[in-house]
Amino acid sequence: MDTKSLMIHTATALFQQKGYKTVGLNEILKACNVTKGALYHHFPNGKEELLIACLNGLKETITAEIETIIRGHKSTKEATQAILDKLIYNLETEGTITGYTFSSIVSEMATVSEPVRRACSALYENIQHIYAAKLVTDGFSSESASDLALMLTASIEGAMMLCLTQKSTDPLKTIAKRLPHLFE
Amino acid sequence: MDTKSLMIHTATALFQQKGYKTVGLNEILKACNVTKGALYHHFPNGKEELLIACLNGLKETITAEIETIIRGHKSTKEATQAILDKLIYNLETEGTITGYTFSSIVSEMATVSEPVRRACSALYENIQHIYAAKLVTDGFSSESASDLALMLTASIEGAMMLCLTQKSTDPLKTIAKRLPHLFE
DNA sequence: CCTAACATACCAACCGGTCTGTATGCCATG
DNA sequence: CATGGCATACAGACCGGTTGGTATGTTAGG
Repeated sequence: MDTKSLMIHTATALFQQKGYKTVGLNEILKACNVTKGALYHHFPNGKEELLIACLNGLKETITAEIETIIRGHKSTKEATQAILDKLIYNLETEGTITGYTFSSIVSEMATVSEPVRRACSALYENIQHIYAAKLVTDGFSSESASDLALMLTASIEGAMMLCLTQKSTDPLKTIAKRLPHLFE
Repeated sequence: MDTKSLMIHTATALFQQKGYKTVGLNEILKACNVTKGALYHHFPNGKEELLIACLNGLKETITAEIETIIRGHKSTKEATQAILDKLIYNLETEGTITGYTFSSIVSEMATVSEPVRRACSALYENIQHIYAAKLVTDGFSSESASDLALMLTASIEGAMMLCLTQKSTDPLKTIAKRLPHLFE
């Protein structure tokens, strides 16, 4: 992998796990064996530019993954279960957040940096758009489809946060039990 | 107000708005016109001890507020609407998070500090317990009551995060439209 | 030989935390 | 009732370490 992608890849993981401020440049640099010169060569505006690059990268990844899962199931209901299963699996094996969530970044940066806020917003919008599209093919009106899509993202993201505090995957499992009722 | 309470009060607001790492001790100190000596007199273990004091204070406040709202409405359905209304009102008037949410702290600290994680966990547990109790009086079984309580906290917390990224109260409003369906 | 891609030494600013100093109030004793 | 002693509640200078960021040097490929 080229240096730039390597940096984005490593930084993304660290940011998701520990948040933006908590992770120092030196920590990122050491983790991927790259020097400061290289970082500032590829990201002249430093740490925040790297973060935005991470968020954009995340957008590609998440969009792709969710889309393939969704395409592989006949209705949003089944697809949601599959997505939650994957989230739970990731959390149980890796022990940290790896997947479709980046709450740590949102909550500490949204009020502080406008460019970062916009990048996060675009990401969420994307996810909701995918859900909404599938819900429309399920037969929902476009209005209730986008409402439900928001409801989905919100509860998943919230459950993720509860999992973090409880050090358990139970919240996601509970959500998995209750979300299907939304589609009836 | 005495110095200690003043510090907790000020720090709570700052932590909720900007997160833990983002807010420096000097910023807090300046905001409430208190010196470092005073801080380390009341909180010998420094910043993290202050944060935990904030979370415990938040627990009292949130518990009390939610409980009075819940007591003032006949079912969980109505109470939830009232709570969301208040959340929306706060967000619109203050422009920042003030209320029942502390996602910023959770997501950046849960994986880093065990005492902080426990404090956050206790807080969420408390909230869910209040919801669940009301749901039981509504006629739900204790199992589905606690499931629904989790669902409530998760989706509200998630919607809050979406509000933050969108700089809008729409996500909370959408949630308000959809949550009632859960109770049927 | 020139430019992209680094490497490395360095920097000021800031961080959380500690240190010593001091004003003030209480309280027991002579 | 004055006084010494001691604890509480600060104030503010100071500290080492780390932060993000920069400036300059080196190297390899076209």
